Amino acid sequence: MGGVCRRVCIMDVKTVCLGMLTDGPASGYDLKKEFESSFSHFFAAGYGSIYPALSSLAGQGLVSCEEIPQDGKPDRKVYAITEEGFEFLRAALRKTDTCHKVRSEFLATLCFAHLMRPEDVEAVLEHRLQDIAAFQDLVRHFECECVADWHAGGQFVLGMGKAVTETMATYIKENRHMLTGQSAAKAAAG
Amino acid sequence: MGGVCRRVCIMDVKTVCLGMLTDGPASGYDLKKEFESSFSHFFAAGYGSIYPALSSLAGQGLVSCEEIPQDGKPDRKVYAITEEGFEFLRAALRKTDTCHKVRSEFLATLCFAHLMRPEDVEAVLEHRLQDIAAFQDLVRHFECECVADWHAGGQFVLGMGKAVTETMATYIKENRHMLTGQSAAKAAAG
DNA sequence: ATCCCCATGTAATTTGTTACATGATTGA
DNA sequence: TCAATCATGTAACAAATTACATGGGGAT
Repeated sequence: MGGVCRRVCIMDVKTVCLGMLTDGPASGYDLKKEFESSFSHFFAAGYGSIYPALSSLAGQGLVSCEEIPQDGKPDRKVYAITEEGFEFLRAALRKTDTCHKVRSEFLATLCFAHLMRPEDVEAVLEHRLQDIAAFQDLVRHFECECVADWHAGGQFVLGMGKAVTETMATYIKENRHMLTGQSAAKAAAG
Repeated sequence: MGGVCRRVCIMDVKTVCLGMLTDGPASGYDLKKEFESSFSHFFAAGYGSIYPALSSLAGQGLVSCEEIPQDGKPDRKVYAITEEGFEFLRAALRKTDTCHKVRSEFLATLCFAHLMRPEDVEAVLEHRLQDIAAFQDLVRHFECECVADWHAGGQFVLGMGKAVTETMATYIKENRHMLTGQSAAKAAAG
C-alpha cells in the first residue's frame, strides 16, 4: 500500500551475496569461491553476476566498500554489509514461499534414451556419476576442515546436498540396466 | 570442421519440445501440460517459451504444422516431427556432457536460518514439504494410469524424481530440529 | 455469477552467461 | 615454460519469465 513493489525475485544473486557478507567482509573474488564450493550444489553465479550485484548493493547503501590498493593486480575491493543491508536481508528472509528449481539436461536427455546410441547413454550416466563424485570429495573436504564452525543452516543445507547426491548416485547404479539392457535402445541409429 | 558452431545449449526448450513430439503430434497447449506433469521435476517451460520454440522449429523444417480450425477458439496448431527433426534430435542426443543444475531459493534461504524468525523457518520447511507431497501425488497418478506404457527412459527419470524427492522429505523431517531447536535462531529480529 | 479449461501469441522486462580486456606472481 | 591463482570489470548475447491481448464453452 504505497510501498515499493518488489514483485518476485528476492533470493537472487544480489541477496545471496548480501547473505554471504554476514559472515564477514569479502571481495567479489572471495564470494565466487564460496559459490563454487559450499553453494555449488544449489546456486550458481559467475563473475558476470557477482560484480554487478556488488556494485548495485553498494549503490543502494546495503554494503560498504573499502578499496585496498595492490601492486600489479587491480585494487582489491572488500565489501561489508551495513545496518541497512541487514534490514533488507531480514526482510527478504521473511518470504516463505521459496522455490526449488531443477534444470536437468541430464534427465531431459535420458527421457529419450531409446533414441540414443547405447554407448552415449553409458557416457551420460558416467559423466553424471563423476560430477557427483567430485561433489562428494568437496563435502569430505568440508567435513574435515570447517563444517563444524558453520551455522546450523549451512550444516543443514550441506547435509541435504549429501543426501540427495548420494540418492542419485545409488539410483543410477541400481537402475542403469533399465537403459542399457538388451531390450533398450533398439531404435538408435548411427 | 566447417560445420555450424552449436556452442553450448542443445538440450533447451526447443529440443525438449522436439523430443516430446516423437511420441506423436501435439499442440503447444498439449506440450505445456507435459511440462507441468511428467517433466515438472526437472524442466520448466511456460507458453512464452513453448510457442516461440514451436514456431522456430517449424521455420527450420524440423516439425510440420497442421492448422485445425475451431469455432470460438484460436485454430489448434498440431505439430509433428519431420525426418529432419529426427536427425537433429539424434545429433543433440549425442552430446554426453549434460548438466544438472539446481537453483534453490529454498536452500539459499535456509543457509541464513540464524537470521530468520523461527516461525518463518518452519513455514519455509512446511512449504517445501507440501510441494514434495504434491509431486508425489502426481507420481501416484502416473503409476496408476500410464507409466507402464512409457519408454524405459521416462520410467528411469520418473524413478529418479521419486527417489530424490523422497530423500528430501525424509531429510527435512529428520533434521528440522537443527534449525528449530532452542540453540538455533537467537539473532532473529522482529 | 464466477471460475477454470481450452487455445494462441507478442512485447517488454529481467536475469544470467560468455567472451573480451588486462596483467603480475607463484609453483610445478 | 606453462598453468594456475589472484583480481576486477564491461559489453554483447542468450534465454526465459511475466504481463498483456482475446474470447467462447462448460461446470459449480
